Amino acid sequence: MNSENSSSGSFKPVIPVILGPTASGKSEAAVKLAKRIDGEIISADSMQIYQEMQIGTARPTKEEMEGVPHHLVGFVRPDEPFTVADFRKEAYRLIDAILSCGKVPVICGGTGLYINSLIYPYDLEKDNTDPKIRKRLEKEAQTNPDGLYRRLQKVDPVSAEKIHKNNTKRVIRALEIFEATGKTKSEQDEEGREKVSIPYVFKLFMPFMDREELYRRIDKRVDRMIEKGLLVEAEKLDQKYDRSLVSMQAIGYKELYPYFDGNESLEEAIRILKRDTRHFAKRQMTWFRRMQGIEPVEDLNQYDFRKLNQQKED
RNA sequence: GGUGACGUAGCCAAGUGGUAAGGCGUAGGUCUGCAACACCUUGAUUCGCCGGUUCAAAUCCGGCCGUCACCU
Repeated sequence: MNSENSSSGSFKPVIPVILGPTASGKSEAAVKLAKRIDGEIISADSMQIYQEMQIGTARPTKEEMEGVPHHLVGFVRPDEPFTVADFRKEAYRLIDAILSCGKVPVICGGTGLYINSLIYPYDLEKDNTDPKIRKRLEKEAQTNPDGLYRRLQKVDPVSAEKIHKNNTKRVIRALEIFEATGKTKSEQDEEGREKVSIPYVFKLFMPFMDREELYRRIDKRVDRMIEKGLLVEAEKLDQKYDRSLVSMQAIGYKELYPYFDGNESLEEAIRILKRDTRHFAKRQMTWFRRMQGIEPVEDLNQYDFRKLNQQKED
C-alpha cells in the first residue's frame, strides 16, 4: 500500500490531505475522517487563519468541528503578516506533535501554495525576503515596469523565462531574492529540490463533483453567509482595519466595500461576490488538477491511517 | 391597422462602402515567503432572413420576419 516507505528504507508516517475548491465539502469530510481515526485537523487555508473573519471565510464553527481539534484556524490578527514559510513551519510542528500523541494529523484546505509547501521540497528555511528592497522595487515598477523585467532577464534568465512580464508582483519577488541573497530565484528553487527531503508520505484526497453542482453550492453558500450575518462581520472589520491588507482583500469582504460606500446595490455586490467565488474555485481546480495521485474522498474509508502509522513500533 | 426606432458571439456593444473594436461571462493555463494574490490564453469565414445595386455591403435600396415605442 505504501511503496515509498518500503523503497526508502526509513519509515515515514502517512498523512491524509483533503483538498479541493471552496464549497466542495472538504471540511465535513475532514471532520468525518478525523472522528473515525482519532485525528486532529490542520487547516491549510490562507484566509481561515484570521481572527474575526469567521463567516466570510467559511471557517468551521464550534458545532461543525464536532469536538475534533482544529489547528491553524482563527489565530492571526487581520493586520498581522503571515506567510507560506510561517505556515509550513507551524504545520510541520503540529504534525509531529499530533503524531507523538498517537493521533493522526489530517490536513484540510484549499490554498494550493500552502499544500505545495508541505508536500514538495520547498526551501523555506532561511529568510530571503527584504521589505526595503521590495518597497524600492515596487516604487520602480510604477514608473518603469519594463525596465524591471529586462533586469530580471539579465540577472536570472531562467526565472524570466517562466514569469510573464506583466506579472509585476512575481518579477519583483524574483529580483528581491537576487538582491537580498546574491543568488537567483531559479538557483534557490533548484537547491531546495536537491536538499530538502519530506519526512512524511502525503496521501491526497479530493471531493469530485461536476462544475454545475459546485457553482450551485457556491451560490447557495453565499446566500447563507449573508443570512448568517456576513454584512455585520464585514462592516465591523472594515471600520477597524485597512482595506489594503491581505486579509481584507479576501473574497467575501472586498466585494462588499462598494456597497458599504453606497456606490453599489447590495444585490449587485452579492452577484459579484458569487462570481468572484466561482472564479476562485476554478483557479483552485486548475491548481489541483496538475497534482498527481489525488484520490476521491470516498476512498478515505479504505485507509486506516492509525494502523499505517503504527508500523513505527516494529 | 398606422407611424417610427431597432435587430452584430451567451450578454452588453463599436463599426454608416474596403474585408467584424472592446467589455462581461464562459473555458483552459501559470504559480517556491502578500497566493481568496498576481498573471496569461480563449470565440463571428460573418452582422435577423431573402433578393438587388457595386470591383467591394454589417454598412446603400426593396421585401419579409421579429422586438420595442407611440398613435388609432
